[in-house]
Amino acid sequence: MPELPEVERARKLAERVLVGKRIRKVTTANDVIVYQGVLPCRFAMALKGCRVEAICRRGKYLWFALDRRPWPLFHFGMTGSFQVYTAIRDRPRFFKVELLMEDGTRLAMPNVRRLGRIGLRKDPESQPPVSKLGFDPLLDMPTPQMFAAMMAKRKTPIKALLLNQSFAAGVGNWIADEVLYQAHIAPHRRACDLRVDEAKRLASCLRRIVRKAVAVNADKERFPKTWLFHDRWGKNRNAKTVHGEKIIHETIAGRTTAWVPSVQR
DNA sequence: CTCAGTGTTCAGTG
DNA sequence: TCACTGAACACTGA
Repeated sequence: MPELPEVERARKLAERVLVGKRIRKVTTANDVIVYQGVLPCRFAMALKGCRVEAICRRGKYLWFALDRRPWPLFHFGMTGSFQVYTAIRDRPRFFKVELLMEDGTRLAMPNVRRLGRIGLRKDPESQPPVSKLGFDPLLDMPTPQMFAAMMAKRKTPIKALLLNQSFAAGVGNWIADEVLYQAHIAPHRRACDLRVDEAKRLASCLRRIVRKAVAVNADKERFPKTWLFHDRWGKNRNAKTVHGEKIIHETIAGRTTAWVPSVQR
């Protein structure tokens, strides 16, 4: 579930069902991997009885502003999400936490592969890991000129830089590939080797793609038909094409990268 | 049975 | 110290 648009969708869901209400009960799974630096029972104690005032997001991190500190901080890893329901029998498998609100609404975070993280912070925004994040393309997007200046200082492949959360918070594998495809830039090129016009084009593609994905609430069916996204995976990978151009798959920056050599230079 | 995957961290290197 | 790389983490489904 988890790149910026999917996390923003979860933020809006939580905002709709939690804000203005008190947490009546907290149920936790006994998972020492997902709970970081806090025992599940301590986490539950911190939240119980609090009123939720706001749901905040930066990059792929989410946290709740409560009427008492510390506040809960969430990261979905590769498989986390928020789910809302009222009947306890609808509680998802592999849930790590479930909040029961005073009006009977329940919100749970399931996390099958346990790469997600749940913690407590006095002030999440000013403490790691949130404080170490780079710009968020939805909240903080630098101007194309500033973006080009940032590129000029980095020697790493552009794909690796886009995935670096201390550079661009919230960008994950599919967004990075989509942005490079639409900007016509090959993923292995070093960031500092991009021309200024290329760097500016990359900035505007990043901004546009993230805003569009958020505008359709991260619903893949509603992504524009022209996006690489729809063709990048699939069973017969080797035979995949976009608009008749061949897609290839290779490992760059430790991640499988789908790109189109005839379009990206 | 093997391996990749919408991710992050950290040890090791230069 | 900084920038960067690659392995480790966990576990399901193809």
